[in-house]
Order: sequence, then structure tokens, then C-alpha cells
Amino acid sequence: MTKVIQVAPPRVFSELKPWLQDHYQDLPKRLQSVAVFAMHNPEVIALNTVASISDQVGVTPSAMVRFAKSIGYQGFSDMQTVFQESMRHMPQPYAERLNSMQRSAGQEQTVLSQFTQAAAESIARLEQNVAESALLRASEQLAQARMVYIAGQGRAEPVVTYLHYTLVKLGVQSVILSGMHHSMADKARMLRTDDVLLAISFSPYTANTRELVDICLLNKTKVVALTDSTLSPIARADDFHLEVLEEEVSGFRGLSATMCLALCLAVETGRVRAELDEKLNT
Amino acid sequence: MTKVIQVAPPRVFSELKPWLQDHYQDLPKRLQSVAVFAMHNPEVIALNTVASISDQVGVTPSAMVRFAKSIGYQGFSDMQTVFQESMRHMPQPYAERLNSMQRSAGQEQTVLSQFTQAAAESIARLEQNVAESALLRASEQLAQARMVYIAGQGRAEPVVTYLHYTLVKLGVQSVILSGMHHSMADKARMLRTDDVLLAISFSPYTANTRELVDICLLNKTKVVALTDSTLSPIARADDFHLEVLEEEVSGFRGLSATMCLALCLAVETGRVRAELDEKLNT
DNA sequence: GTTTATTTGGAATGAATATTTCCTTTAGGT
DNA sequence: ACCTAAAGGAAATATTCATTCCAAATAAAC
Repeated sequence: MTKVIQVAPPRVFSELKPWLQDHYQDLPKRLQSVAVFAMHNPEVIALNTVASISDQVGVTPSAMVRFAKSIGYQGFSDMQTVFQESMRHMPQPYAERLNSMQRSAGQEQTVLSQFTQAAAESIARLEQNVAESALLRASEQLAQARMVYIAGQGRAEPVVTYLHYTLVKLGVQSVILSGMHHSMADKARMLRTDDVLLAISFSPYTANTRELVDICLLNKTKVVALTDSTLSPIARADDFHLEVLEEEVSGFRGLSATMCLALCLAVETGRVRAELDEKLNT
Repeated sequence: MTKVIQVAPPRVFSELKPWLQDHYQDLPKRLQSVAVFAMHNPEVIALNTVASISDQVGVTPSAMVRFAKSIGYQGFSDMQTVFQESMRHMPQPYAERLNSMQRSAGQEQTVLSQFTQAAAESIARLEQNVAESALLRASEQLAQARMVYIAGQGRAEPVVTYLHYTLVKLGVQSVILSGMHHSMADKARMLRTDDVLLAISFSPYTANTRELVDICLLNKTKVVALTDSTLSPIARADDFHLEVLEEEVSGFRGLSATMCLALCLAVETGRVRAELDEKLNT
């Protein structure tokens, strides 16, 4: 028989977590897979059967039982009750939750819940305000581009980095323009009419990005803009722009909804691009 | 055989509720008991066995099966899956919004709504999983630092950029470490014991970031980590780590929840720092 | 390179549990 | 009061599911 820990296993989920942290490295490969999955999808462990779970994890049912035993449980079922127990007490929120939702009263709210609420609202608004058709049009422009140049500064820079990262991973050629230390004239010279500029800019709008958009429109280079208002100086009638407005909490604006939109844009672009490539190859 | 409804039974919990309200009067006594109990303790139905539930309700096991069949389900197990499904997303206050989305079932979901839904869920989970106290502890570490070094690669890079931008704006000194083209040894030499490393890393974990964390822990330099799993190699027992898990949609993970947490961390750090500064000046 | 210890997958086993069946009880109608 | 039909309970049955066991594969040690 293999070494089985005989000390009492954690009987609550919150104790199980740190246990796995400590012992994760010493676990066999498959058991590590199970550990990762269990920590990421506790509710799946709580509700499903061994066969179904092991299938989702990509291991055999016996691995699940071994995993439970290696922690010290009597078997899988024994461990499962711990996961189930952790679910029961979750829905405690109701009372507290209602407080935070209807917190018109000056109730004390955690910093985290303030920001998550703002983020959730921003995302809900995003879904309402952005038309699928606009997203598709913008994606088509980007997909047809020989090269996508991405520009944005300040609060928009993380978005630039993210778009670049995702587009490249999806096989869409793109360069970050804002990082380069070229003069405006140099940058303008790089852009050809079959390129597309992807400009991200939020209030207060930086002069640089605005200037770039101006030059592109003059050169008949297509521009796809991501901004927080249609009144933004970088949004014109003849370009393709998407609007996302972040809720503000005590003076700070997040990027949750913006990042969501950015991912949509990138994924959709990748999809359209793949379609185009396929047509060319046939 | 008794009268069995042959039309399709409700496949989501939110439709089951009104169904029971309509037919409650026509049900036999025991089945009414079950109905009341089920509406008041849906989570018990979802998690327990027939024997255990029937015991709690005060009826025999067969009554449970009859109840399920009278609604139109194939049996108890069939009905139970509906209750379980309702639990998966339950703990979220945004559950209603999600439900109403799914209510227009059969409909094809837009790309945007798929991603916004994933983002909303990720954020809801973030609020549940991160303790305010953990956030505060991490912020205190950062606020006390002489200098905050920020490191992260790949998908984590936008987060690095954002944290740097926000911290600087809040008057907290910080440098981005991953951008520099120094060797590991050089980087390690920069870090003093009164500095703090803010490491961001997601699966698959990059060796670089991990190495940095290792060095810091050896040098007794404090580390604050932002990761997607406590099993992450950069999460140790002796550091301060925050966990954020992004929901995945067709293989893509967003950054909405992560960005929200990053903003919280930065803002909270700024606040604590301001408090510390005030104490020094008096 | 060979041997030994771990780990892993898959089928066999046995326990747990839902479901059905049959018989008893209750209630409503004549 | 009697008969009929629906409802309920208890135990038998069938199914599902966790668990165990053993052989093959893999990694480690010598």
C-alpha cells in the first residue's frame, strides 16, 4: 500500500486550500491535475459524480479516489461532503448582499465590493450599448488589415498591451505604436493605406493619439477606435468606433468592461481573419 | 397508473417555481409537503439523497419520486439535476441577470454577451473569494515599501502596466521590472529588504517570474503575489497572495476581474500610504 | 542497462441509492 | 354501511456509482 496520510484531513474547505498549497509540489502528475481543477471548480466537485468529474479533468476515476485518499479522506465521497458543505454556507450573502446593493443608506461597504459592483455595472452597460454589428464591422476592418498598429497612452496603455498580446496569439499581425520613440512624422510615414490603426483613448484625451488619428484619416488609412464617448475627438463619422464607459467610484475608473470589450474585439478579429485565410487557400 | 403529466417539465429552477404555485392545490397532501420544502430548501434537494431528504421532509422516499414524476420528470434524479444547475451560479447577486439571459434560451448568444457574462461571473466570484482582510494585508505591505517592483509577463503584462500607472498616480513609488533587459542577477541585486516585489502570474506560469519570487523569498524581501490559483508556484506560505480566477469562454480568459482587483489593491495601497505619511508629518 | 519502487489505467467488485411493485390505508360517493 | 378509487408506506429490485485490485507503464535508483 502506498503512503497514506493518517492525520485527520481538513473538514472545511478553507483549510483544504492551504493544505494543497503546501503539498502540491509533492503530488504525482495526475493528482496535481486534480488539485488544480478542484481549486478552480469546487462547485463541480460538490455536485457531480466521480465519472463525470474525472472526465472533465482528463484523468481516470481512480485518480479521483487516490487524490482524496492522499489527502487523508476515506474516499472520494468523504471529500465531496467537504466541498458540498462549503456550498451550503455560501449563500449567506443574501442579507449582506442586499445591503450592498441597496446601500443607499450610508452603510459601510468593503472596498472590494464597491469596485466589483462598479465593474459589474460597467459590463452590464457595455452589453447594452455596444451593438453586435458594430463589433463585427470593426473586427472585419482589423482582419483585412495588412498590419494592425495599436496606439494609446496613460490609462489606455494596459488595453494596448492586452490587445497586442491577444491579437498576436491569434495570428493577427500587429505592432504597438505608442511605445516607439519616433516622431509623429515618422509614425505617419509607416502607415500605409492597407494598414489599420487601432486607437484607444479615454478622457482626458492625449494630444498624441488624437494627432495620429487625424493623420490617418487624411491618408485614407482606416481607423478603429475604442473610446469612452462618441464625443471623443478621436471618434469621427468615417471611422469605426466602439464605446465603453466605466463606472467611477470615488474618482477612480476601472478597466474591467474595457478589457472585456478588447477581448471580444480581438477574438472576433481572429475568427474573421481565419475565415478570410481559408477562402484564400481554396 | 396515476395521471402523469406528459408535457416537458421545467428545465430551469426559475420556471419550476411558478409551475408549483399553479398546481399546488391539486397535489396530494404529502406531495404538497414536498413542494413546500423544495421551494424553501432548494439547496437541500440539490445536495442530498432521496432517503435523507424524505427524512427531513417527513415523508417516505417514494413520495419524493412521485413528486418528481407528477411534475413530469423521469424520476427524482432527473429533477435533482435542475436544482443542482440552479446552484452553480446561485451565490452571485447577478444570478438574476444571468438567468434572464439564459431565459431567452435556444437563442444564439452574441459574442459580446458571452464574454460579458463570463466577465460578470468572474467578478462575482472575485468578490466572494477574496477576503477584505487579505486585500488590506497586501496593501499594507505595499504601502510600507521603500519601492514597489512590479513583475509579470504574457497575459499578466497589461496588469503590470495598469498597476504601475495607478500606483504612480497615487504617489506610490514603483518600477516595472519585467520590461528591463537586465539579467536575473542584476534584478536580484536591485531588490533590498525594505522593497516589495509585486508579482503577477497566471497559468501557464512563466519561469522568470517564478525565479524572481524565489530569489526574493531567499533575501527576505517581501512578496505580494496576484495569481489565478493558490497552487501557483509563486504562491507560498510566507508571502501575501491574492487569488483571482477568470471564467473561460471557448478557450479565452479575460482580465476583467483581474483588473478590478488590481485597481482595488492600488487604491487601497494609496490610502494606507497616505495614512502613514500623515503620521510621519505630525 | 538492469532492477526496484511509483504511478497509472481499466476492469471487477461491492455498496449506496433511486425506482418499482405490491399491499394497506384513507377518503369520497352512492 | 359498502364499494371504488386514489394515496401512502414498506420492502424488493434494478441501477448507478464509488471503490478496490491487478497488470502495464513510467520513473527512479543502483
